[in-house]
Amino acid sequence: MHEDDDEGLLDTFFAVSRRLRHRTRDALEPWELSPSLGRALSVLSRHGDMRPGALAEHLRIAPRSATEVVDELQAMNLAERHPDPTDRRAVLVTLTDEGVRISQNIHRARRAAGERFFATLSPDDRAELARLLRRLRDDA
Amino acid sequence: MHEDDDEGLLDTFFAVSRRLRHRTRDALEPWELSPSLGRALSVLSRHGDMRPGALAEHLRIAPRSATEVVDELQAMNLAERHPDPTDRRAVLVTLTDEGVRISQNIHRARRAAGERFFATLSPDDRAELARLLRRLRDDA
DNA sequence: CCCTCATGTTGAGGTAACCTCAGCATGTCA
DNA sequence: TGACATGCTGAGGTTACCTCAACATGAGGG
Repeated sequence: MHEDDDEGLLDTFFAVSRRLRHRTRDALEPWELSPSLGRALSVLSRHGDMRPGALAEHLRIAPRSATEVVDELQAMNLAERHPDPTDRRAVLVTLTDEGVRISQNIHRARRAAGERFFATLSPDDRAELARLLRRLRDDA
Repeated sequence: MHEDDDEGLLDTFFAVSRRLRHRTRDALEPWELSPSLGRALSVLSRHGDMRPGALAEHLRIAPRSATEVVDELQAMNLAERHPDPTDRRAVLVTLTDEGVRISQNIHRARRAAGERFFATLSPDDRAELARLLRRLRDDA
């Protein structure tokens, strides 16, 4: 039963994870952004202007793939490329005003979706869940 | 602070989820199977022989995509196609002996990875986590 | 100052895992 | 016996990645 519990835990965790992913995906649907662009936008908004290479690190993708992400953001007028004043090989990716605006809206929608999802639990249960998850996240 | 907690919960959850996904992916690496084939193998092993269409439903992919999954399993000698005796339009996908053997091994490895991951928590904490996750999974 | 090597970005081309649409064979039922 | 439904698959497309190599620029040693 010990093993059964752990296996159940694994599957239950993934089931919850899938539900949550669907909810937050729905949250950014109004802006017709793919999840991958949503993530990029959020990184840029949280960390400010950066080079494609740095964006790639944050997104954990190859540098070459960041080029494509930036291309798309640029095509949607959400970001721009500027020469990096400190290194003429490099490029700085900056959000446009529209990019900033949309990424704030997405942030809010995502937070709201999260709140709605976890609202099932009492405040105490949420605190407990947060504690357990932090342990699982931070442990070696 | 209320909202901050919920947002933190969301992000923490995804962070844990990513870690767990990596662990279980590593668990099926020894067999050089893609995650998608691993899932298919597991469905076939849990539910027995089925038509490609039914497999597609279980995997939540389009019927056409199940054809490809079955093609690959067949190419690796893990599954076979047989005519369905009850409907000559249909095909039954069955695991080969090797398919059964490998899917059992994967099941064990996955369970072990799950146990290792959640072993960070005390038995009480694991029970508590299971309770909270079930609520999140089952709630409307 | 130049030469070599490292770094940052991007073009070219590839892959995995999906998808839709159309076609064919077969089943069901009025 | 049509008329329509169902099951599978060929053809071809998409997304989000990848590697490899080219090209420009930077930085340090002789």
